[in-house]
Amino acid sequence: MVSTASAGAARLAPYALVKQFLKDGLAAGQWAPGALMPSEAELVARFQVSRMTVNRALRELQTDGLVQRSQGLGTFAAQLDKVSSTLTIRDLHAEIEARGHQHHAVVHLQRSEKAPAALALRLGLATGARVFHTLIVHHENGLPLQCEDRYVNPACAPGYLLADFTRTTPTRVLFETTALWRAHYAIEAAPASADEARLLGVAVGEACLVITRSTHTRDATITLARLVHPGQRYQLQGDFQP
Amino acid sequence: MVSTASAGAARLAPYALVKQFLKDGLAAGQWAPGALMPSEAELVARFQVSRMTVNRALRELQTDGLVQRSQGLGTFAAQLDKVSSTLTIRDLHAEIEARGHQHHAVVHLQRSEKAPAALALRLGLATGARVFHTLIVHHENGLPLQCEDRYVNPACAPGYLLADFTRTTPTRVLFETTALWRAHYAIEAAPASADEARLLGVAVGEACLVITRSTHTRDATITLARLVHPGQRYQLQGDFQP
DNA sequence: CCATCCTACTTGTCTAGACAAGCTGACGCA
DNA sequence: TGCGTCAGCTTGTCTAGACAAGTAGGATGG
Repeated sequence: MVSTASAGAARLAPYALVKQFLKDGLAAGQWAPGALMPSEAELVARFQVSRMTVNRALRELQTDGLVQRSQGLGTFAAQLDKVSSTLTIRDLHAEIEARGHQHHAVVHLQRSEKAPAALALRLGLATGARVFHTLIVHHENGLPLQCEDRYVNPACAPGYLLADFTRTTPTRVLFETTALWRAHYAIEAAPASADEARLLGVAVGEACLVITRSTHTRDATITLARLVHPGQRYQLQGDFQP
Repeated sequence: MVSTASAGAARLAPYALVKQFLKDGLAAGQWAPGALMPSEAELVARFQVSRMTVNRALRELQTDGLVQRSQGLGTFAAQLDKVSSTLTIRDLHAEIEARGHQHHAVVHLQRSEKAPAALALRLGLATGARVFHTLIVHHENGLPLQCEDRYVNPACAPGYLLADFTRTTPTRVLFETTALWRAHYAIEAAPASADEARLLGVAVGEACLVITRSTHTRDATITLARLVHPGQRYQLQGDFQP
């Protein structure tokens, strides 16, 4: 690495230096949204580095959503009126263990069923085809935190029903078997149904955070999952930091 | 651009070609999570391109979260047991208009108040300092969709109270005044309070999706917002596609 | 007046080589 | 046996130059 000889602190690599300079300027409002920013050539002259170095800084700012670039025109400060952030929906088991808490799962259902029409359609199977169905409640330190109702396409994970879900998790089993290609999720609030309330130990109708997730391979739907969390016990959090 | 002479389709740039090759391999399960992937030198030899080109492909796969790299060790297929996706929390006004629907806002409160201790602390102000407070209900095609309860640091947006929030939105006003530096959000489900229920036209205690968001400049907190949505009327959705 | 060409500027990408720095395992020495 | 050294792998980064391609505006010709 180039030794930007500096006394005490964290010597940044040249590309990171350029990036920081631009980020600082943007944070200070030096370039209003939509305004033309310095060209690569200008930055090359100012920082005395090669164009590839400046290009990398700008390209990364672009993927961060902080600037927009277009060939022939230039680099422009982006509109930041939308706050976007990477939301990671992790395996609950891993999340609980990362917090240093104890996780245990209670398996209420683990069997093969005949798929009704609507479900078969969503899984891309024929009506009446067999699907795997699990219903598992995950606890954190003994407190029910998530009710996981999941349907699995047998073609994608033939051995799914053989797993011991008190020791591993459906997500993990599925990822070992099948390569993920595409996923979709929706987050909403819904009242707890009678069954969900019983499993989670809350009142019927209590506000719950519901995540519906479907994952697909290139061609087929692997699984549909409905994850229900008692409202006040679970939060999705995120940060946004340019 | 290098003209990868190809008959019909979308000639990919060499770096994109390498990237696609690796992505396809990952999707096909050719490298299990944690497995060692080809080194830069191997890919250079296989694709007959320079190392910078291969390096760019790998670096982008890393920022996409598909591989993990470490100096001295190599490149490894990432654990994809966490589905992550960029969640964009947009201005509701823009979101509604993007759907081609009609938006209108009802302003229930727009004034300066003395901040109680807890609020002042969260905004980084002295207890009893004045803060701006707005309470606005946003409607989509006449149906209440969001109750926006917002406190603003006067130092960051002195003219905030002068805006006409039936014609613009708080987010827009704030972004024009102040450069964003950092934001934090939390998503949870909560029952509607009596006030919220009245404003949103739902029953008290009905499940609502609540987004709590705070945005900051480098030094100060700009605003705290609590966005309450009637549960079944509003969803956050996202996609994940490597 | 209008269409066309040309030029200057912009970003997009690739190359071949270089040095730095982290990790691992083999080798030699006490 | 135990320990330090070093070679050989890996990624991380920078350079100087090159060509391609998109855009805008001015000059030119009809």
